[in-house]
Amino acid sequence: MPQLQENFYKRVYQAVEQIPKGKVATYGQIALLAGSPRAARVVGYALHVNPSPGVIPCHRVVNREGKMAPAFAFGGPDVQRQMLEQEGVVFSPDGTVDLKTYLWRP
DNA sequence: GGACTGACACTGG
DNA sequence: ACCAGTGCCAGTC
Repeated sequence: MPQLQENFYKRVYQAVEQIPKGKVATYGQIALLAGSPRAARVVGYALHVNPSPGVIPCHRVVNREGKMAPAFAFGGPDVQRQMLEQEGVVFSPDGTVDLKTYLWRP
């Protein structure tokens, strides 16, 4: 389909918005939904430029291990943990999300 | 149009 | 189990 990469960022945002409350998705998952299974980096960048912090739940996006990004930027990893727990996500003692239970599967 | 950058993913030591 | 290096893709200079 036309102009896929031009809408790639938008696709990423759309995919992230589709993540249901109480679930999380990995960058690779979002990249796959966006149309590029290897563009996990681009997904991260897309969220970095996050134009709508109140619409895009970037805190529901974690890396492949269920860990949060090392350079998380809306207050710190602690804030992200609180937000996810507030949505019903339980964190492991390691500070990671249990993908086995909370990974969003479209 | 070419090169550098970057919120990842995967493999090897 | 952890750290380092490499590869991929789209964006920006």
